[in-house]
Amino acid sequence: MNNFKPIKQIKASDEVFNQLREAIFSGRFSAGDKLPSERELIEKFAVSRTVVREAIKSLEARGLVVIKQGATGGAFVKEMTFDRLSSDCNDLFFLGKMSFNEICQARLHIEPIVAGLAAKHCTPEYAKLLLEANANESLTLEYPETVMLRSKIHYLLADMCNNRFLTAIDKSLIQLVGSIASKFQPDTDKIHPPGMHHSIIDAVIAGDEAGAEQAMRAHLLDFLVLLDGIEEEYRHTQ
Amino acid sequence: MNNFKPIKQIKASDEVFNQLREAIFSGRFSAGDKLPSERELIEKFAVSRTVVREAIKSLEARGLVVIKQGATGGAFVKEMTFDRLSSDCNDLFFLGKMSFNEICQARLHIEPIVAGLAAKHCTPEYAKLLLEANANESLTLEYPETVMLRSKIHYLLADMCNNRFLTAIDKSLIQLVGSIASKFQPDTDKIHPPGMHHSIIDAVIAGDEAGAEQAMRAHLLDFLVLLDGIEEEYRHTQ
DNA sequence: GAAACGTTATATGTCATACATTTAACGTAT
DNA sequence: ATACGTTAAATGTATGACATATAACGTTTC
Repeated sequence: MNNFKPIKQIKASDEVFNQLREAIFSGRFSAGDKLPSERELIEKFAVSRTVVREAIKSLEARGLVVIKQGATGGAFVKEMTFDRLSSDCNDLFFLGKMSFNEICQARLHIEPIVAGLAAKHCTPEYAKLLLEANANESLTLEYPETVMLRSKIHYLLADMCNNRFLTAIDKSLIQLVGSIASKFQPDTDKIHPPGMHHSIIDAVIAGDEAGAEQAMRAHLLDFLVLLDGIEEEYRHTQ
Repeated sequence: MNNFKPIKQIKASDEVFNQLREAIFSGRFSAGDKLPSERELIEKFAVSRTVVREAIKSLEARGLVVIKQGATGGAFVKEMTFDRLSSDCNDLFFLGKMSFNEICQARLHIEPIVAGLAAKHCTPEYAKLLLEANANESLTLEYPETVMLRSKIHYLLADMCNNRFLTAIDKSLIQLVGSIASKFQPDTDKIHPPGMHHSIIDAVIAGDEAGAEQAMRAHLLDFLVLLDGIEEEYRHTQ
């Protein structure tokens, strides 16, 4: 007699949300497509406008659609990017769920792998971009431009690793360290003098997987050690 | 004369959303706390109930609060977990932004590192849990219980690595492979016979970092090779 | 003809009100 | 003390009205 399952009183707005979400996931609506207008959804789901609107709002908050007003407006399926992962990582850090140290350690483990993969997949085009970025590092600008220039190489390598998941989390980590550095604003030339990336780039362009890994690890140890203690200072000053 | 900035017509509901979000991030409301009721928020923000509700709905969709109905109901600040990253990874996969192969490759690179760290930080308590989980693997149940049992060890190791970021992404990957396997439902005893984890566990408990890395890498190569081709079949059958 | 301007149509955004539903807590009768 | 009904406080849904944003179309004006 105890086999009865609880009757889950699912909220109408959640049900609409789920159905729309599934429709998107199934490919019935793909990036750029417009979902039916509120009026149409009201008819098809036979619910009130309140319900439809809350469902669409949820889709928007989840990053699945963007809502545009006006005559040609509506809810358009968003091109899903990996930015969400980055923004979530930001949230987690600022909610104190990750320490700066953990982020640095994670970079220390992941980025050498990425550098190795980048060496494996290096093309002449990427080699050119790497050399360009390296040349630009000597410029010293204001925050946050400096941070951007100095981390450009890291972003490039992330793009080169040929694995979108690794690209995404690596970029998240780089961006997070960068944004913290921007707030803290240490003397960039001290903690990250230009030219630190030479050996990495050489190995990557040469296609030397192990060498790239090694060089990246050494670089991060240099760099991150210098940043040690930055978190406490940051958490104090904010 | 061209210095005028565009006047961004921010939507009221977004504004409320942002203020509540900031309040949570700043710690004014922490996990478990109840946000003011709709009635109170209406007064404080001087907006309609529609606006307040849509803002709260967005918070819920973003995973920042859970909404409970009833007399003692309301919007309660959620303990921010790393589940968000997992759910994002799910979205990305199902939207075709990541291939199964990429996920497997990422696991192949990350999990050995995690195993190594687990070996470094292994405690007697964790050792006990590992042995228990290992003993339970021989049971064969239905999907998705079997998958849960067979991946238990992996989850444990993820918890042991002492780096919440790595824990999170590792679990995301494990969970993703698991959920895909659950849909595809191959013969578990074939692709993942019990006992595959012995050498890993031995190395971890012995505190042998390099050995654990090595063993995990070998295990994943065995396991993931067997899963090769699963994605195409999956993408066909659904 | 084309640029400027007003009009219109079609979306979404907001407000207000009423009622439904869920849920805990309290009181009361058995 | 248990069972039951009542009440109160919250969220959930429905509906109608109006506000606003935006593109497209027409119309005037030069």
